[in-house]
Amino acid sequence: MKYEPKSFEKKWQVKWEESNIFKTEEDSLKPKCYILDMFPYPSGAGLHVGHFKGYVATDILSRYRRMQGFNVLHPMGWDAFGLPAENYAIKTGTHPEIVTKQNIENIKKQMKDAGLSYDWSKEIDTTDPNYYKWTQWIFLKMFEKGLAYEANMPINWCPSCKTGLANEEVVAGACERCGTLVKQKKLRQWVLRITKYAERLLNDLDDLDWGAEIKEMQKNWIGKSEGAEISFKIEDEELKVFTTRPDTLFGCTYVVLAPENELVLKLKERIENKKELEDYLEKTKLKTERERIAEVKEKTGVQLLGVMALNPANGKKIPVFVADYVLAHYGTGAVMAVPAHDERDYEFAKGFNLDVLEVVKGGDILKEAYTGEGVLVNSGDFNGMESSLAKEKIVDFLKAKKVVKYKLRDWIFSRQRYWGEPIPLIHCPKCGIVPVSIKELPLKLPKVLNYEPTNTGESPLANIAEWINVKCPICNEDAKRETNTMPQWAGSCFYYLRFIDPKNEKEIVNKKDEKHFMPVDLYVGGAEHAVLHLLYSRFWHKFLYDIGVVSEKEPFKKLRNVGLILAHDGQKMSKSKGNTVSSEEIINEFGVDTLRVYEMFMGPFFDAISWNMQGVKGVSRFLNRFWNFCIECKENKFESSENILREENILIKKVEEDLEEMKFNTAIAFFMEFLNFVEKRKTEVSLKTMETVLKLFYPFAPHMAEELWNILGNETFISLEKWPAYDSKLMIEDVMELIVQVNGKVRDKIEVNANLSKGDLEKIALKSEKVQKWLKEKEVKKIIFVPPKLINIVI
RNA sequence: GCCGAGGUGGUGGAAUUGGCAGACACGUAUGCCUUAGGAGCAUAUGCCUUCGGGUGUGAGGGUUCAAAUCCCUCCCUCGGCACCA
Repeated sequence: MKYEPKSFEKKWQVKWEESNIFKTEEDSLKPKCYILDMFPYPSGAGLHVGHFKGYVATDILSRYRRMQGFNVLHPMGWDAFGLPAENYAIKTGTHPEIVTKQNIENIKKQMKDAGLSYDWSKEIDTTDPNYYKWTQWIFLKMFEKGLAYEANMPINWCPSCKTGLANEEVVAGACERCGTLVKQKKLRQWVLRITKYAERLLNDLDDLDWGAEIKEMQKNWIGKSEGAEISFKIEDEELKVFTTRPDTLFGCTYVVLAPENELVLKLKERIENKKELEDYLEKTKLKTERERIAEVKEKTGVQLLGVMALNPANGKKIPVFVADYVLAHYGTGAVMAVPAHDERDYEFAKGFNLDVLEVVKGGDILKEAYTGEGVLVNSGDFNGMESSLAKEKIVDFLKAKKVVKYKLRDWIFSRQRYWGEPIPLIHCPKCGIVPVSIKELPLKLPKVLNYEPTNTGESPLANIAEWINVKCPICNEDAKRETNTMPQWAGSCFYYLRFIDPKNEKEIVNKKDEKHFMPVDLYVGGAEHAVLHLLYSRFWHKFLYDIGVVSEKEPFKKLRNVGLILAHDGQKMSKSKGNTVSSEEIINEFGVDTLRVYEMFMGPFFDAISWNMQGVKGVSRFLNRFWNFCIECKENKFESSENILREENILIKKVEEDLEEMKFNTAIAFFMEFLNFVEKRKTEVSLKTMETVLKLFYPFAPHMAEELWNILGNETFISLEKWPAYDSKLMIEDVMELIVQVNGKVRDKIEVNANLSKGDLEKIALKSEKVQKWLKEKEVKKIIFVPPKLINIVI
């Protein structure tokens, strides 16, 4: 009987589905385990082999946990709002809903063909009104609590996607989606007050079992700085600056305002060089974010002639500048410049020939700015003090305020596009902004004729009079609906909750099941969402915690990032490059189990590794050998020897340990080693041993395992078998190899009885001919014994 | 520039509580089988070698009986952030 995966893989997929064996149990007494994949955007291109890597890993772990007796929740759904479907609609006139449905069907089939053990009864789709009713509900709750606010401000605008973007969606000055350079555009916006949660989003990272890279990225993104707010007098006006180095205040030889700082306008009227200032302001306004970044090396600015600021530490008069190296949106939009101890101020001061006054010892300020700590000089009463202490003392002396600042900015939440959740608000000329009544949710996305975004910064919804024009829910006068939609990230902020209770019409999730299944025990997906989805969903979750909807502070207890599968050429796989490998192709030629085992064997799960067709063949060869060996075992009916039982128990232990750490590659290597070992000792392997190994291998190659289990004479599903337990007593060796080193170098390996004492082993080691050769005429200084089997003779 | 991850054969990688470096696989070579092989099986495979051995985990130094693993200095690759005061 040959290994022909095509002849049975589909059969088992159908049987699994018919028997509902992957369905999460309701009101189960078993311990729960929630294993979640980042749900995909149902793109028209479908899935290629790279997409499966993470899904296979969570599938393996889900099957493993089920065998261990857990009630596993392992669902799948669709993050289906977004631009590709909408752009396709613009091109073809097909409604995004229709395209989305088709794409979902296609990808779902691909997933089913891959034998992934999802509980499909839990399936969700973020574009389903029954789903986005809850997205809108959460938004209204945020609105109610003052966390959603309207603002008219310059934001990042993608000229290609014709929509505003969140800060997190701008990568190196370009749109995260399409790579077009972003422009600044002043727009009326809905903004979510994520900054209110900055401190909690930062602190709660500590308790999460996430990879170091993602935690660091979030930390840096939130960007907490502790410092002080210090007041300077500029004539009769007050200028507030934020600094993390109040200890350097005596070294402040000028102050700088951002061009956008309000005080600039106030001072403009009384300075001598008004024209020069106006030219500069005009020039900076025209610069894009990108140009500002490119000009980091050359710092420009204008001194406000005729006004001076007062350094509050020593009462000295210092010049005032406007320069675009100071950012308007951070701190107070102004800085106290300490050229001796800040690189940027140093550069600016050099360019404008300003005083550089050393106040902290430790560097050579003739060469460069010294940004480290040290002892204060030129600082009046504070001379001789350590800067760490001076920070406190100078703040006290000024009676200034200690403050904390974050780089994190509020979340620009509205999009000027069609295919997203409508924001459920109404603009009433009398009553202002009025929320749609919760009873009216979902506020459905209306049908439009034209999906094309406008250039005016309004969504296509603005053109549908019958939808826009409503009566105000409060005063019943004529009013208009909000026409912006929500960003793509909205629907994924809480989907993990909806999986628990997808059909509930009364609440997002019922309390009992939420308590039972949350938090997610393992969350697997790509690292590209580090500061997008993963930050946004933590924010929403904390909000839901505050209003009592959820009982845990954090949604994802453990997060692991799947490493990319690169194309053969080391490039990222993409349809446009034409270097993708289709999963259908691999499944057709080698079977699903080969695809699964190969993807897990390629290398460490978390690393990016190139696809290699030779490697696929190697795995296919191994599965063939495994199959053949199993069939032979059935025919032969031997009893397992002690040696085999030992290897069997060691295998159980090793596979279990590696699965816990997601070290799939080494787990599979152990199976290969085991097979290499037993193939030489065929007559010592029992059917029982083989069945145990089959259970261990089942999560990796479930189709093959089911088929072999059946061939070995079992009527039941191997899927429903218990995970084997190992017996440490059976793992003890009676013979071992003694390693003998001389001065740390291996000189002999001797087969010895494992029960010998240290003294006996030393005698054997010294007697060895090979070792004797090295000991000739030398004095043995010391013998070091490292249990259980290494001896180092020092001469 | 700052932060993070990493650097091991021809290749993917194993070994991280300091204790046999190179598991497992790919590739390659030789042989067997075959009408044939992009099939299967067997053996070998870090490098150098005068066949005694020497040497070897990015480079250099240190600690130790013993270092891929710990410490110091430096280099390189990848990812993120990027005038955040």
